[in-house]
Amino acid sequence: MPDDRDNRFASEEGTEKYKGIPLFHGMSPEELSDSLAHLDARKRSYRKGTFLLRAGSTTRCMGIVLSGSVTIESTDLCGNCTILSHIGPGGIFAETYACLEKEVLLVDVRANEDCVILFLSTECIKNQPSVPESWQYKLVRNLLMISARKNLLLSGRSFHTASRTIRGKVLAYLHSISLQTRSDAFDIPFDRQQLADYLNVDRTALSKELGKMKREGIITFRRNHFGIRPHYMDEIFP
Amino acid sequence: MPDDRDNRFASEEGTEKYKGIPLFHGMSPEELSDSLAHLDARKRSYRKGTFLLRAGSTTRCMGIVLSGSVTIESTDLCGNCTILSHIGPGGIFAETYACLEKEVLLVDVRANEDCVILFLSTECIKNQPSVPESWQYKLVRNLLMISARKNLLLSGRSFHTASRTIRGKVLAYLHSISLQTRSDAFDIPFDRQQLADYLNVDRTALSKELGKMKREGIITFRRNHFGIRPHYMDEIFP
DNA sequence: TTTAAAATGTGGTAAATACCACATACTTGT
DNA sequence: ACAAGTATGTGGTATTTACCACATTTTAAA
Repeated sequence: MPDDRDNRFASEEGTEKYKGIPLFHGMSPEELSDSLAHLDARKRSYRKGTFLLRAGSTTRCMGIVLSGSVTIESTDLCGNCTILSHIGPGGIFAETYACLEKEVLLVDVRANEDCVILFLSTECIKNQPSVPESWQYKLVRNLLMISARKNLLLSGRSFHTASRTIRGKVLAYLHSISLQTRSDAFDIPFDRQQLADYLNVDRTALSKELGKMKREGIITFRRNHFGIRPHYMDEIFP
Repeated sequence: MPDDRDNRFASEEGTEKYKGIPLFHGMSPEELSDSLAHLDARKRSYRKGTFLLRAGSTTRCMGIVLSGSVTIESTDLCGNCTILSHIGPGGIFAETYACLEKEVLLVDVRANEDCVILFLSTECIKNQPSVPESWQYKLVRNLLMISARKNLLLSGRSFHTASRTIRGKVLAYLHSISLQTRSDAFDIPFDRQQLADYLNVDRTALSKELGKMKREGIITFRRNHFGIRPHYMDEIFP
C-alpha cells in the first residue's frame, strides 16, 4: 500500500471548495454537508503512478478528483496499455461501477500525478427511502445528468467508429457535427492526430483519405474547419 | 402525420400492466399513478415503418414501448442505414436526449412493427423541488440505473472495438469476459456473425483470425465456448 | 434416418490500411 | 525576419482485411 492516508471527512470543514463540482451542482451548503456526511466521504492522497482502482476488482465508491489528475487505463492480454481518458480537478470516475451492483472494473485508474481524491460511497442511493431528502434527490439527479452526458459521448463515438472504412468513419463523424450545428460548415474540436485517435485510425491514412474526398468534391477543409457538400446523398441516390 | 392518436393518460386507468417496466421499478401503485400524472404521460400508436423521432430534431420526451417494437437507426451521408438497436416491450428510448437540454438526435427511431408507445415528458425532473416526492426520487434513481447500465455496455464496446486489428479486438473482448467471469474459460453470448457485428469486422475474417490464434495456442474455442491461455502476457513479456 | 437449413471454416484476390520516411505548411518565440 | 518546433500532407510498401465462392460441420425438421 502506498502512502495514502484515510481521512474521515469532517463535516465542520468548509464546503466552499466543493461548489464547482458538477456532482454537487445546485446544492445549498446544508445539502452539501448532508451529502458528504451520508456518503461516508473520505479523502485520500496518492503519489504519481500508483493505482487507485484495478481492473478485475469491484468498488462501491466513486471518486472525485480534488487536485492533481488521474488516467483511466486499459491493459490488454498482450500488455499493451491504452489511456482511455484523463480526469482533472472536479472530475468524477468509477461512478458507473459504483452505481451498479458488483460490476467488475474493466479498466485501471491510476494517478497521473500526485493527487487528492474524495471517495464517496453509493450505499445511500441504493436503498429506497420512503421520504427522500432533498440532498439525496439532487445528488441522484446530478449523477443522472453526468451519466446521460457520458452516454451521449460514448454512443456518438461508438457510432462514428462503426464503419469499416476511414471514409465511412469520417462521414459519420462529420454528419453528426452537421446535425448538431445545423450547418454544412463548421469547426471540429480535434486536430488531425486527435481525430485519428478518436476514429481509431492512422493519422497519415486519415490525411490521405481526407485529401481524396476533397478531390472528389465531397468535402472541403482547411485545418480544422470542414464543409460537407449539402444533399450529398441525394446526388448518389437520385 | 400518420394515423397515431394522442391519448392523454387517464390516471384512473389500471397501473398493473406497468409493473414490469424497469423505469417504474420499486414503485407503489400510488407512486406509479403520481409519476404518470406528473410526467404528462401520453399513449400513441404507430404503424410499422413510420418514424417516431427523426435525426436532427430534439425531444423533451422519452418513450416506453408498451407493445410492438422499435428500431434505433442511423443513416449516413451516403444513405446507408444501420440498425443500432432493437427495443421491445418495456424498453425505453431517447431517455438520454430527453434528460439533457436541447441535444440533437443523431439517430432515427422507427416502428419495427405496429406499436404503442408511452411518451413521458422529463420536464418535472429538470426543476429542483425543495421537497422531492418519493415518486420523483425513485423515477430519477431508476433512470440513473438504466443510464449507468447502458453506459457500461457502451464503454465496453467502445473499448473492444478500439484496436485496429481483429486479433486485438478479440483479445480485448475475451479479456473483459474473463475479468467478469473471473475465469479462463467461459461461454460468450454471441455466435460468430453476432460477434463479428459487435466487433465491427467481417465474419469470415474473424473465423480465420480465430483459427490462427488457436493454432498459435493463444486461445481455444468450440462453438461459443472460449478459453484463453492464462498469463499469456507474462509469456510474451517475460 | 434423411433432408434441409443454418452456422462455421477456408482459399484466393482485390482493396484498404498501417507504417515508415520525408516533404511541406503553419505557428510560435526571439 | 528568422529559426525551431509543431501540424499536416504524400509516396511507397508490407500487412491486414473485406469480399466472394464454396467446403465442412452442426442443428433442426420431416
